[in-house]
Amino acid sequence: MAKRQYELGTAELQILRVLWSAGPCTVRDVLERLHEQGRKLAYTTVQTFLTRLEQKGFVQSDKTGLAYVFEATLSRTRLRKSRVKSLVSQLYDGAAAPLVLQLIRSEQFTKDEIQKLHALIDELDQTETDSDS
Amino acid sequence: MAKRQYELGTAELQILRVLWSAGPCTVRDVLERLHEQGRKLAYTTVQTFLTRLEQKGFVQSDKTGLAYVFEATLSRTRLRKSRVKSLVSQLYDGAAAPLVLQLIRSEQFTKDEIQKLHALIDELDQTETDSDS
DNA sequence: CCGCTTCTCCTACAACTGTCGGAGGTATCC
DNA sequence: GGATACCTCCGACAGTTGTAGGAGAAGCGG
Repeated sequence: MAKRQYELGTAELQILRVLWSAGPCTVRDVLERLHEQGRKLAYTTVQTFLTRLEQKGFVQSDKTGLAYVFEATLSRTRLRKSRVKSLVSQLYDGAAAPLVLQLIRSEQFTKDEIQKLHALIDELDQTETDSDS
Repeated sequence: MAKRQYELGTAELQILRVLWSAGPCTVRDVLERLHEQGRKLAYTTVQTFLTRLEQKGFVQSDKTGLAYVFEATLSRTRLRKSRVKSLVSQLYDGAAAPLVLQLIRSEQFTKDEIQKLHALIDELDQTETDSDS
């Protein structure tokens, strides 16, 4: 009885990312994308990852033509949420605000992004004030 | 030639977190903290983690009294930065703004936090406008 | 001094992850 | 129809992580 909870390794995540950006892929498609990115892996390595991802329930496959076509079932949005949640709980004591502050302080944003942020914050401010009175 | 880059497992991170919150600790200190948190581990398990963390360079130990005292050398701030960086690069294509937006949209903040955010954004807005003109 | 508690050191082991090779099927191209 | 090119399936292996037990040193209460 050691580990039981399936996680995503970084290499597996890289495969998933290909599926997100390229849509349904065969093993070879994924392999080629990875090669384009400078990531050299053997064909069977990619195949292993895809199989394991399927076992973990993060992708699904269909054999319509000659080869299996794999597609992500775990969406990037879902993974984002889950990763952010565990980041916040593990390193920020569950409080998201310090993370937001850190991000804003340390990252460069474009004017557009700042605009959006501004709008959002104003909105927050508004609702908060409302609900408070 | 498989993996080479040392990472922090979640269990190891939990140990580190104890060190951050409690300061320098012996194996037993850590064990007790974990027990208080409802985390049941054997004494030697904790010891193994501490040893491994030391090998990875994330903690250091001194034997001043009877037992070794372990102290984190990796700060929470540093780890936060590194984790956030890899989160952003792996799941947000390197752009922090969408993460900020996501956080703001999905999290509840206190008035104080909103205040701070507001101030910060205003500041950003300012500098951005300045440097732009 | 003797046993009990506590520490350290070493070893172990199962599950998970990264990485691949070989065996064997099928389609394809002269 | 045999060589060529792919594809799938299965097994393998080393390194990492989670978890712990046993052997042996060292201090403490009686």
